[in-house]
Amino acid sequence: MMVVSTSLDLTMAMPGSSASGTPPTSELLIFPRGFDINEPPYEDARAVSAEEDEESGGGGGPPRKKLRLTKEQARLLEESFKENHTLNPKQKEELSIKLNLRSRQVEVWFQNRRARTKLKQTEMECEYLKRCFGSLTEENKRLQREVEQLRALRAPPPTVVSLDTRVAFPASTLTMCPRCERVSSTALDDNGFASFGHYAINWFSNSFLALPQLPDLNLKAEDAVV
DNA sequence: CTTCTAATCCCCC
DNA sequence: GGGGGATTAGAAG
Repeated sequence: MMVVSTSLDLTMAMPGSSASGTPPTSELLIFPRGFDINEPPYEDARAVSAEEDEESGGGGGPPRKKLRLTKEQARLLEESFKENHTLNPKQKEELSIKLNLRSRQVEVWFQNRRARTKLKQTEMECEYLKRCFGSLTEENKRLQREVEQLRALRAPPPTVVSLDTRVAFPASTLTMCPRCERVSSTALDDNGFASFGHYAINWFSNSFLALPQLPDLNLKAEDAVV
């Protein structure tokens, strides 16, 4: 059935659509709800759907108005989409003729298909990143516990003994020579002391010296040697 | 001007 | 309520 149609590119906007698309009341009275003036210039895709879709029954009465594409149309569109996610104008035209749809419908179908594919991918990516975050958080906790355990092995902390006063105090307070204000090279003397000349660092245990440098995942300001 | 994306509407199941 | 066809605005080329 050929539909007598003008090629007016007008749309019967639905009530409640975006501001610019809200139609005057008269239009609502003239056209039934669901009417789209952008019908194909050839056969109505919806009528075609009703004819081709065997599930629609094909009984008596007027064919039910249907927005859905037919299974065959959807299948061919999917097939085409698999090959290419975008269409050039020629492909679009060919496909629209093949499917008996307006090229605009084909175009819109591809646009929506791309958008929804991307949405799905984004959702999957989001789930994946959530799982990564969870496992990395666990790993971080585990490593922090490990760091704490290794730090505990350091106790008592290394001390520095003043050769002048013989007073011992924590090494962390003495990374710099208070007299000459130079950082120690930690060269050990005969007694196993790192010497500033007048100060010596007592590196209590060989096991401490053997400790590898640990990555400090949560280095705090107070941990930093000033 | 054409085509695309993003946002949104809204019919239909 | 969700899927999916359609519209709109605005960006990009």
